[in-house]
Amino acid sequence: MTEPLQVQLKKGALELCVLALLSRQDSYAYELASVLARDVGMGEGTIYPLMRRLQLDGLVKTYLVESASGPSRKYYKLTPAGRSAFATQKAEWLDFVTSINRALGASR
Amino acid sequence: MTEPLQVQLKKGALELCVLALLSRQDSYAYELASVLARDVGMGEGTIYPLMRRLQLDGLVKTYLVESASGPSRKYYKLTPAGRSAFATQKAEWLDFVTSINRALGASR
DNA sequence: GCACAGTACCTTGTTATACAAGGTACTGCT
DNA sequence: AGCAGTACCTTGTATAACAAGGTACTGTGC
Repeated sequence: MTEPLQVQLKKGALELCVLALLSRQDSYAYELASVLARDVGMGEGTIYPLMRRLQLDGLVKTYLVESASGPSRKYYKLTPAGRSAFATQKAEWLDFVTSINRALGASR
Repeated sequence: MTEPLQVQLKKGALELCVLALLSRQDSYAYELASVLARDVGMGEGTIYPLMRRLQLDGLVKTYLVESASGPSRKYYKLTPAGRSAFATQKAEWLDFVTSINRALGASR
């Protein structure tokens, strides 16, 4: 059970994290979920609706890769629109954090 | 009309901002709304449900002050629980920002 | 061959917060 | 009297995170 405040804070930020991870390397949902569960405490079931949204928004495209074991994996790759969205959202995130920190009276 | 991403990012963060402002000085809702509209782009109508929540949660208490002009103003003051919540939420915010920035591969 | 754990995928209803529309009411100015 | 600014407030909508519940495959141990 994650903290109520953490759940709210993550809204909007998880998409940015996914775009960041995919900007470095293509990945499949389960792997993304594991990384984000570890790094930012995201619930593992959260990834599938999120990836579906990104796909519907045209920010990612998918392809299948045979797995050494188990079923084939559904990989995600950023589209040009996805790369653009990543740049835009990153700038908005940095602006946002700066605004909130200033409101908190913190200079970090 | 504020950006969709900005709306999501603000979830959870506005309460923290209010607690921060009130930790410095008591204030009334309209004034808080003006400050937060300017500093973090919060919609002005957002403040009243937010202050109501804080009051119901026991984080603030209210008192009326005569205005030099116009109706009397409803001032808000942090309770001990409010001060505690502020400290806790600030720590959680800083942790959160650090986690997200690390996931973004940013070192700020 | 069966049971189990791990991997990998997915949908859906619930929850909580920001928004903004719509509203009341007072004062000072024109 | 009308208007703008100040100051208050409620409520329904929109959105994203959650997590419960589910399917299915492989490898391992018994």
